[in-house]
Amino acid sequence: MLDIKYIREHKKEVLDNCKNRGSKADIELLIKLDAERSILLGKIENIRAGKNLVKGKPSQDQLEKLSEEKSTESKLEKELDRIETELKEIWFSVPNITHPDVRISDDEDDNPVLEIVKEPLKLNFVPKDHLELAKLHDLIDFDRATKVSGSKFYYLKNELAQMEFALIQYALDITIKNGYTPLSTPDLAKNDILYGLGFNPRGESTQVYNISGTDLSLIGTAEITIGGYHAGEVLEEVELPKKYVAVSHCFRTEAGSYSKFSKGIFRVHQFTKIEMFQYVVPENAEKAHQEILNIEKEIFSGLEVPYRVIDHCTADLGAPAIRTFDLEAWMPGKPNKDGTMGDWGEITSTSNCTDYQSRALNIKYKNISGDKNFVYMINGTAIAITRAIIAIVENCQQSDGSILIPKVLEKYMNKKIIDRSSK
RNA sequence: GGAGAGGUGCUAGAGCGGUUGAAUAGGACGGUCUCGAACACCGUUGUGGUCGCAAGGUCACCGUGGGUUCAAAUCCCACCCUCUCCGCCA
Repeated sequence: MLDIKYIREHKKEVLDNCKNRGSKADIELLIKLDAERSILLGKIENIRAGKNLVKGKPSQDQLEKLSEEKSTESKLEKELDRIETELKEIWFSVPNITHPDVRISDDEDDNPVLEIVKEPLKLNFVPKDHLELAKLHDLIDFDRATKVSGSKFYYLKNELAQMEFALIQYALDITIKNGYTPLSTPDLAKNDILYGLGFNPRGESTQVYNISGTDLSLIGTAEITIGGYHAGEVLEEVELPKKYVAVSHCFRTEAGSYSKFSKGIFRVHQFTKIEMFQYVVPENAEKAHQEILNIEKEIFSGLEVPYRVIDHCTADLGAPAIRTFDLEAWMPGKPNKDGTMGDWGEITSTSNCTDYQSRALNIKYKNISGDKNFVYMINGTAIAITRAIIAIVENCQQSDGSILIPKVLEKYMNKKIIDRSSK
């Protein structure tokens, strides 16, 4: 959430920002409600102050007066409650301000390409997509997953089942080397934590699975559990930055997102992800964001996958982020919108969320002189297993249909090639 | 899952309807003493909101959320968490 004081004092900026981001948050109403709330609160506090003046047992006269005041007070309190509920709903939906370097666009696909780190390979054969390759080598079982769990679930099998753990190890090795503390987190979290991080577990178009009869939801990303890790705490400035890398399962309802552009394991209800996260002082946020991006690049350069870096435009930016960079891998088997085969597909995403989440979760840091401020929070994908697997198998396939295992994974898998087709 | 105990400030720990934002002890900070330190002694020390240029005023907060009452840390209800024992299990 944004600072309400900031919204009050920078109405024009906030309005413009909402417009740029395609947010429908009703700022005018928000400000009106906020003013009403403040007046009402003043009235209630006055009544309370009056009541507090009476010490000890009141006389009969006072009793009558007090009881009268009580009924006014409770009436006002009810009104306040109503206003605050409405206020909060809008307040939580106001997006973070936007980094000045972000492209302003109302087209979700209008994301500037910052660099193409590795160009797509020129293949002298027609590449197969990951579904065909998986079938050829018995690497993914969709039919039985559908039987057991429903559509958009999958079993990874044989080398791909191994590759999941190889990728986890590989990502952990690199992030730990870079100073990140490894965590294996819960896969469920309280809805309050989800709200705090800017996810709405209840909304109509929610991407989140709720556990009925509880106030828990399955996490869509370990960002939830790492971001919630220090909720309500005051961190010492000298301890910052705090860097974590977490392994978790991620669950997404993916409501209404069937399409030929997301076939196979590109968009699924459950996948494993290794997520990086930093708690930093404000002045180091951009540096930390860049650092996470660099680690993502280190990871995917090692995996020998062609990829590029894009910078989200305003229309594509999530509410908590002021800026987001994605790595997009070249996926030779992914259909392109122009009808040809091969397209870029998102494999990682890193966001600078400043104090948008820490304000809601009440995470502060204290400097040496004792001043407290909200920490800035930066998140980024190390590896999302399913997406990484698509990029690897589709790019590492050979003309004979075999798949070369990236060198960096060989030691974790004890093999160099996937080739079950001839057997 | 069952039975019992309990959740109070940085910590330990009192309070169990009104003058308690909270005794007391410890810690931390400042001071006296000392060549310096320890000891001893004196003092200060929660968070958030709001009004105010400021001094200061004011409201809220004793696990969370409701309720009773003129008044709740104190009474009632629900939930959460911790500990001990039993059960069950990876």
